[in-house]
Amino acid sequence: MVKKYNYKVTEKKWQERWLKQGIYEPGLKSLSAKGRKPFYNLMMFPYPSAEGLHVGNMYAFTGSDVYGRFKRMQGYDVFEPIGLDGFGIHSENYALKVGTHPAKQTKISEKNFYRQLKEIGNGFAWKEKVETYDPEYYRWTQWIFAEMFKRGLAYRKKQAVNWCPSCKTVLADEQVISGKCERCSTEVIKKDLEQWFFRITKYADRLLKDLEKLDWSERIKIAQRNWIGKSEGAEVEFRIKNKESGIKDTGVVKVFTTRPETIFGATYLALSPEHDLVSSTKYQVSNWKEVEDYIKKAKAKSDDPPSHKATEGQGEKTGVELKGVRAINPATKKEIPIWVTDYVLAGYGTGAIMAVPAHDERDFEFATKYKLPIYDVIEPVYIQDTEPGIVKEGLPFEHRDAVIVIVKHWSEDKYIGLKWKKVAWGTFITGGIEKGQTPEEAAKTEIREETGYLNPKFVDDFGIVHGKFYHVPKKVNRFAHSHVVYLELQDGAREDISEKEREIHDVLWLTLPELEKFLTPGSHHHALRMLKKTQRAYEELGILRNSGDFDGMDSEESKWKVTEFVGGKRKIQYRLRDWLISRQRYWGPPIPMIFCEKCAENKKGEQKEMPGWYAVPEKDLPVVLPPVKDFRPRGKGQSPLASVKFFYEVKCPACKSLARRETDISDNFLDSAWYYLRYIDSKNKKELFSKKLAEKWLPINMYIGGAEHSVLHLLYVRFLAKVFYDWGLVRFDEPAKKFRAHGLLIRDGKKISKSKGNIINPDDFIKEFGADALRMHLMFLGPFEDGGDFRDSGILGLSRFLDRVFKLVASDNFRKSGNLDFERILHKTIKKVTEDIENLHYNTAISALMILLNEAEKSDGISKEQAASFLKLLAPFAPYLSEELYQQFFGSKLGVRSSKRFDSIHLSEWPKYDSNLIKENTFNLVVQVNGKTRDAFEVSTNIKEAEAKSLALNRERVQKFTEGKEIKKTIFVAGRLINLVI
RNA sequence: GCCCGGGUGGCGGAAUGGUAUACGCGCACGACUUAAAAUCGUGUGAGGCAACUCGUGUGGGUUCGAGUCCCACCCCGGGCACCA
Repeated sequence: MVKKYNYKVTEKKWQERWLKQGIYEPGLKSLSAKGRKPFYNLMMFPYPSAEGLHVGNMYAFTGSDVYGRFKRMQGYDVFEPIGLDGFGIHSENYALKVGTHPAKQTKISEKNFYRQLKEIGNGFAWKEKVETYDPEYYRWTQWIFAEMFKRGLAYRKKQAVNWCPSCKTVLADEQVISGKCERCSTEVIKKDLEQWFFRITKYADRLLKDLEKLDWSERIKIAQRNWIGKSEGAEVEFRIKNKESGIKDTGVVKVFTTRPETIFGATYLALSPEHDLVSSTKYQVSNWKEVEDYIKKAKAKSDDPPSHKATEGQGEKTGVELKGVRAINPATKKEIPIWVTDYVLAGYGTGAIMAVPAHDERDFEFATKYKLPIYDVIEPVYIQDTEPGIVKEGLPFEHRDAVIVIVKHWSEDKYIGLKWKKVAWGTFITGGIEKGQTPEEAAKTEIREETGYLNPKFVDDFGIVHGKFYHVPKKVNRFAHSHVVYLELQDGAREDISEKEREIHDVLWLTLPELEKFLTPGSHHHALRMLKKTQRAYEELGILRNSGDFDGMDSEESKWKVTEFVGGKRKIQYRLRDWLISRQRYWGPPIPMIFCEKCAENKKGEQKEMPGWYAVPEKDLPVVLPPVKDFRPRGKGQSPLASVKFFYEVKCPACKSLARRETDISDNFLDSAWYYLRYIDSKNKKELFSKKLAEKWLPINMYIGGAEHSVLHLLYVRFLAKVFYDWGLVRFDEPAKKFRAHGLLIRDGKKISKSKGNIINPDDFIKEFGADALRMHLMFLGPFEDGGDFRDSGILGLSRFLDRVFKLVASDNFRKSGNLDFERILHKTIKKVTEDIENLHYNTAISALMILLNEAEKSDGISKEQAASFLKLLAPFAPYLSEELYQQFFGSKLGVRSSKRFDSIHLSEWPKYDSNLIKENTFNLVVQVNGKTRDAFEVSTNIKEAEAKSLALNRERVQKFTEGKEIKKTIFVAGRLINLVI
C-alpha cells in the first residue's frame, strides 16, 4: 500500500536541504567556469509595499524560476538572485498607512517576503540577496549620484515639475499616467521647484538605436520607441516686431516644426505660457493685464484642487494674444500675430510653435475659435494603399489632369455615384480634362458621356486633389490631378449613353451617408468632405501651393529647401525629457550633495555651471538616512530632512565653512537601475562590483519582468548601463541580452485589486495544496507572456496530477526494460517540453506532461529510467515532489557520481530525445472531398499519391461522395491528407 | 484620437494554411462504499433517430482547403495622449 503524498513534510525538508547544500549557489567567484557556463537568470525584484507577497509576484517569480531550473539542468551555472526594493515611496506609503516607522515596517515585510519566497520553491542564490535600504547598498546608489554629478550628467534646474499633492513629492514624467500619480492615482499638478535631473536626453539617440539589437519582447521595444519619440524637423527663427515703434526688432523666437514646408501657411505664432518672450514683452504689449491673468489661470488650472477633471488633453483650447507685438513669417515676410496658449507645451522643442491651421488639427481648432486666418498651402495627395488599386511598385506614373465631378439630383438631396463593374470601385463621376478645356467644360462632357444627363449647372470648383493609384482596367499607375467640381442638375432630362459606357459602371443616386460607405479612393472621400464643408486640417503630405517658388513641389522634396530658404536648421527632437531624480520624502537614499553659500558667492564649485555645489566625498559615503520620528511628508516642496538640523548642517568639503546638505532623497528607480550589478558582488566593500565578475556574469542572459515597467525601470537600467559603459566600468552597453515581459494575472476575468476584494492569498493555497500545486496551477493558466486567469477550483486538477505522479512512481513497481510504445511517447514529450519551456509556453509543456502521465497509467508499466526522465521533465515545475521521488527511488543509484552532496535532481542532466524514436511509421491519412473531411485511416508514412488515391477511392465513406462524379483534381500532402476535387 | 494585444465549448485554454475544441476545470452517468468524501471508469460544441448539416466576434475576399492569409467593420483588455 502506497502512502499518500505528504507535501507539507516534503516541501519543508527539501527547502532546508537545498539551502544547507547550497545547490542553487553558483560558482560566482570561481573565475574559471568549471565546465558550466554562467547563466544570469534575473527576475525584477519586488518592492515590499505590503505585508507579504502578492500572488502576481508569485506568478512572475515562478515563471522565471521554471526557466532558470531548466537552464540549470541543461548544464548552465545558473545565478538566480533575489532581493528587496524597499527604499522608496511605496514602502513609505505603506508604513504611513499602517502607522509604523518605515525602518521598522521594512523589517517586518522583509521577513514575510523572504519566508514566502522560500516556500514557493525557487532556486534562489540566497547568499547574494540585497536590500536597497541597506546602507551598504545605498552607499553605492549615492556613489553613482556623485559620479553623475562629477561627470556632468546630474544638474539642478528650476522647472515646473509634476507634483503629487497626495504623495507630497515631485514625480518623473514616466511616473505620471494620464495626468495622475502612478502610485496613488491622485491628479498631478505643476509646481515650480529647483530639482536634480539626470541628463538621460543625452543618451536618447543611443537608447533608441540600440533597441534594434535587443532580443526583447516587441511590445516593450515599441513602448520605448514611442516614449523616446524621435522627430525629424527644422528649427526656424521668427523675428519679433514691436508694433508701435514699427521698426525696432525686439528679438527672435525659435520654433521647432516637423513640417517646415508648410511655413507659408503659418498665420500666427503660439507660445507656451512659460515662454521667455512672454514676460520680456511685458512693457510692449497693450493687454498685459489680460496676459498675466491668462498665465495665472493656465497655471491654476493644474494647480488647484484635484476636483475638476483632466487638466489637459481633450479640453477646449484657450489663449490670449500678445497685443502690440507681431512676428514676421520668414517665408511670406508678412506680419502675423503672437498668441500665448497652454496647448503649446513648455517642455518640448522650444516651447513655441508656428501655427499652420490649414495643416494641423490643433492649430485649426484654435484658429477657428479665435477667428485667425487659415491659409491653405498643401494640396492633398492620396496614395491608394488598400486593394483594389494599390500603386504597382516600379511602374512609372502617368500624369493626368482630371475632374472629380459631384452631381446633385434636381429635386432630392442625392448625388451621383459610379459603381464600377469590373473592379470593386465606388467613385464620383471622373474623367480627364482635354486640351483647351476648363474643368467646368470637362465636367459637363463627363456627365453627358457617363450618365446621359443633359442639364447640369456649374456651382463651384472646390480646388485640387491629387491621387496616386493603379488603374486596374487600364493597367497603369496613375497620378491624377483632379479639380473637384460641383454641379446641380436642373432637371431629369437625359439621353441614352453608349453601350461601352454602360459596361463600365452603373449610375447610382446616393445620399451623403450612403456615399460615405460607397466611395473607395481617398481622393474621392476628400472631395466628399469638401462638399460637406467638413474638411478640417489636411495633415498628410502633399503638393505645395501658395508657396512662392516652391509651388508644385511635393512635401518631401521641398521640406529642406524651404528650411534653407527661411534660414532654418535641420533638427532632431526627442520627446524624452531629462530624468527628474529629486524626491521630497523621507524613506530613500539622501542625495549626496552639499551646497556652500560662500563658495557660490566666490563662483567656486565642482562644476563650473553650478557654483557652490559639491558631491559628498567618497570616503564620507554613505550619507546615512538619520532616524526621524516624524517622517511624514511636509508638502512644502521640502523633504522632512530639511528640518533635521544635525543632518543638514555640514562642513563644505572645499572651504570648510558651514554649508548645507541637500535634504531631498533620490528617486526609487535609481536604486533599481543598477541592482543587477550588486548581486554579482554583494559583499564588496571597496567598489560597487568587481570588473572581473562583471565580465563573467554580465550582461544578463534572461531578464523577466512586468510590462508595466516598459518605460520606467527598463529605460533607466539601459541608461545607466550605457553611462557605466562610457565610464569604462563595464564592457557591455545593454544590461540584458534577452528580456521577456510576463502577462498579467487576473482572477475570474477581472483585475486583482483590493478595491475589488478579489485578492488571492498565496499562503492559503500553499497550505491547502502545496507549493508545487500552486506553481503548476499558475503556470498552467495560459501562456506565460500573455498572463492567466486564476480560477480557484482549477488547482484541484494540478493537485490530482501530482498525487497520480506520486502513486505511479512511489508504487516502486517498475518494468525491467521500458515498453517501446511508451518510450516513443516519452521522447516526443521530451522534445515538446524542451521547446515549450524555451519559449515560455509553460501551459502546453504541463499539458504534455499530463498526457505522458495518462499514457504511463494506461501502459503495462514503465521502467526506472523512464520514470526518472519523467521526473526530470517535471522538476522545473514541481521541484519538491520531483526531488522527493528522485531521491527516494533513484538518487545515486542511477550512476550519478556520489559525493558529500546528494545528487539533486535539479543538478541532474536534462533528458535528451532520440529523433529516431520520434519518427512515425504510419500516420492517419485524412481524406477530403472538396476540402471537406470525409474519412481518415492509418497508412504507411512512405505512401505515394497514387496509392493513397486508390485506397481513398475504395473507402465506402468516400465513395458516397464520389459516386458517378469525375475527379477533376487531387491534392496530396505527404504525411497529412489527400483532397479529391469533384 | 494614436499604438500594442485579444475575441475559439458552460469555463481556463490547444491548434507549421490541412481531422477545430488537445490538456485541465466543471457537469452527467457508472464502479467502489452502509453512506458520503476521496479515488477510478465512461461521456460531454449545437441540431438531427440517422445519414448528415451547422459551427472559431460580423461581413466580404484569396485558396482544392481559412481559427490561421487579405480587406472593411464591431467588441474587449492594456499603453500613450495637445510632443508641433
